[in-house]
Amino acid sequence: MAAKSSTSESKSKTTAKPKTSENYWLLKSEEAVFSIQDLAKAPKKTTCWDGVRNYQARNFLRDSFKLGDLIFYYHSNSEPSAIAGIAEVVKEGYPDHSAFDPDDVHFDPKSDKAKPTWYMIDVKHVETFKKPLPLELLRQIPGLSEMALLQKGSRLSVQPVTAKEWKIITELAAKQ
DNA sequence: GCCAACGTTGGC
DNA sequence: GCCAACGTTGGC
Repeated sequence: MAAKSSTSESKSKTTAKPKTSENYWLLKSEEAVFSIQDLAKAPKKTTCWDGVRNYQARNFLRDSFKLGDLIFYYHSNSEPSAIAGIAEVVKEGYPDHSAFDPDDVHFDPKSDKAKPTWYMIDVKHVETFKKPLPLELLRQIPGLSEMALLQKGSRLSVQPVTAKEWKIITELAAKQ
């Protein structure tokens, strides 16, 4: 995904929610646009993930991201492109207001406030890896050959990650 | 509903 | 900056 702009609106509630299942995800952001360092510096270390304008990604954000789900924060279009750390879901899918703002780069005149086309979530910084894990490194790990991020032509900015992939990558990050 | 044209993503 | 891969749009 590309341009993040605004900061969070979420009221952080610290009530522990029972977790039925924990999902894992990967979100892409261009390092130059909104990096994991930017997220760590944001108020409450939280931002709303606005600007996603792809239906498949929208469906994930609206329907499948659950409180407490963990997210790999991926720097796309970067030197090098890499998984830079971890964030978590602190607010589940809600309408993306940037679609209603004519001055926003992500304005979408076709999105109706009564029936919004686009959704976003709030994410909070959890951890910045000491060393980011570049694509080139990830490609060398046999257990990751099926990972969505590594598939040819994969452009989706919101991707599910399997528990197995999550384990491999977090262990790799711990070793760095 | 097909598909060409166009726009975007993102690795290299 | 190039360009392959993909998504969207709109004419028919």
